[in-house]
Amino acid sequence: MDNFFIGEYRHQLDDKGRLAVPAKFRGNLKKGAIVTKGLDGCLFLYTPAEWQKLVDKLNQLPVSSGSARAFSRLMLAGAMDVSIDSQGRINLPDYLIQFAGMKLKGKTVVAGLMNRLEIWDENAWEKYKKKTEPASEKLAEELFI
Amino acid sequence: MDNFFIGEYRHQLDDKGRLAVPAKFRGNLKKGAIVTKGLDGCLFLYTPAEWQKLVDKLNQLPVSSGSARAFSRLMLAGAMDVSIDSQGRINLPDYLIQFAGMKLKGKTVVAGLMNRLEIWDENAWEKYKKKTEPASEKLAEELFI
DNA sequence: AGCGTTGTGGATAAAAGTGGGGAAAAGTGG
DNA sequence: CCACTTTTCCCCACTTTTATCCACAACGCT
Repeated sequence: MDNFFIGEYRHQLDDKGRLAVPAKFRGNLKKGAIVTKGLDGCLFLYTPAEWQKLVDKLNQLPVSSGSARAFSRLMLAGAMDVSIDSQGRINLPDYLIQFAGMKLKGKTVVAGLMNRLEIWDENAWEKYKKKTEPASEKLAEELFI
Repeated sequence: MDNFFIGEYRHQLDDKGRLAVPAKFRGNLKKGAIVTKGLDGCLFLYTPAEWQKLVDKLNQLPVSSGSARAFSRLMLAGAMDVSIDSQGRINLPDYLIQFAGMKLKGKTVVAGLMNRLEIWDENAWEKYKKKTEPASEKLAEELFI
């Protein structure tokens, strides 16, 4: 019942596009969730409250500019609100499955990053880790952690 | 039902110019809707209330400005009010179908962008995304701080 | 070991999307 | 003004997709 998400979980996407949400996180998502296109090829999942914060930021962008429209289309049209079924799963639409390079019946990684969950294709996740983890010491220095 | 639109849906325009509205959005459109020529080659669809807001803005533009007149003509003369039939479809007039480069019996994309829906020819949508998504992701990095 | 929880798969019922026919309305020409 | 053609609208029927429910295997805990 914590107020934030941490940890890494591995689950399988079934042939109907359903994905089990780790049981630990379900308490925070009873009111549903919003999944959208994330960065580095993964999906972001937010609670309704966190999503609203993001939308507020979007609304501050100038509507007249072409790049702002493009960005809104990525974030808003890319989003989908999902609900958790009686077995604790969410149903991902095809276009998000494709965006994240996931496959039906394929393995996925669900990762908690405090105010959001990330959903990755397992291969993409491993690849990303391999690429970035060796450099983590250097990254830490840059970020003054 | 929520009073905003998000998500991406694919539907087919039939040979009578009819287009299914995603079921999720119908609740907000029981009082009808206004479809008009949009930007970047798509159509905009508004609820009556949102349309009124837009008209108010357009009325505040100076009549003396040529570009303001041109934009008003695009949005106002291009507009058509539509209603949802018992099967949840709207009927698009020919001139809007042509404007958006759609074909009868062709695939279309309906995208939710909070206060409006956008209607795209599928090919045009894919092309647009391909062109703009990389740049949009850079913008996203700045916003996700 | 027994029990409850979690993750996964599948069957069945309900809803959504699509296509088409016919009545009503609108448009056209004598 | 009337007859005819064309278009639009409304309703019904079919197919596909989605949602809901149920079953079971794997796991961990006491």
